[in-house]
Amino acid sequence: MVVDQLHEDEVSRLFQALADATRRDIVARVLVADHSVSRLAEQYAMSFAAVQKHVAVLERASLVTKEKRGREQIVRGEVDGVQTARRLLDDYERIWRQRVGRIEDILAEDEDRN
Amino acid sequence: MVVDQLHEDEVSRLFQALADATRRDIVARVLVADHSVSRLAEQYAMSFAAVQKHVAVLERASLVTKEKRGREQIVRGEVDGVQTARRLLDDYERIWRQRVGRIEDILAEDEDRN
DNA sequence: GTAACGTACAACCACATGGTTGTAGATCAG
DNA sequence: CTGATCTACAACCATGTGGTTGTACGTTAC
Repeated sequence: MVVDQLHEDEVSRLFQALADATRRDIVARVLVADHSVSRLAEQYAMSFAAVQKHVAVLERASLVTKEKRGREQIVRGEVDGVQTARRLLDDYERIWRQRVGRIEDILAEDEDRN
Repeated sequence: MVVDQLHEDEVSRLFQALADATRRDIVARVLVADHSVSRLAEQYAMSFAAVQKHVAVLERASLVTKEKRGREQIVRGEVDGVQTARRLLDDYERIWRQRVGRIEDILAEDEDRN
């Protein structure tokens, strides 16, 4: 199971990072194309420092990376982080399906008895 | 895109709910089989009230439902919430792949010129 | 009826989070 | 060199979060 391969804290940081609309929007933007932090900041009705903090949260969650280019800091989306989160949710769905499978087995056994 | 079909707040509540190791463990348990709140509380090194709060967070995020049975409250995992979150991440992956596709197109054009 | 059980909820606390402003250091343009 | 730009970071503030304890109330068992 994918879950076991990760430390719980990393997973928590991942979902925590995704639990904010502004940050999700940033992720969507930088997955499409790289943006400097100040370019990103132009998009939102909040201070540059606030956007800077959001980017930092995303970076700690491995959802984006930053790269210095001259005086700018270029933010790039990291699809690996997104995939990690998606696989975790796949695990939950698999757990659930196994349960449904067991229930159907039980029903099938009842069926046999009739 | 699935993202558009949901209010941002719901999505935030979803990921927020998943951003805690105890809550993720509760989700995993109740996806396998129903548990009463007090049964769940036995599993963790924290008070009953704390577990109760975690369940409430999961309920608001539509990741579990509660059903009264006598004096007990039975918690059941709701796979729909999990699937919603997974589909959102699928959207991000799709966005990213489109970008990669465009980059490859550009590289292909350069190739043509050589 | 009474005691134990399962739950709900309020009050409280420490700390994290999301925002602000302000200051300072690099880097680029002219 | 100077000024504008981009970033980093500290300090601060309001609010949210994750935990606690205490109290109250319906339900079950005896």
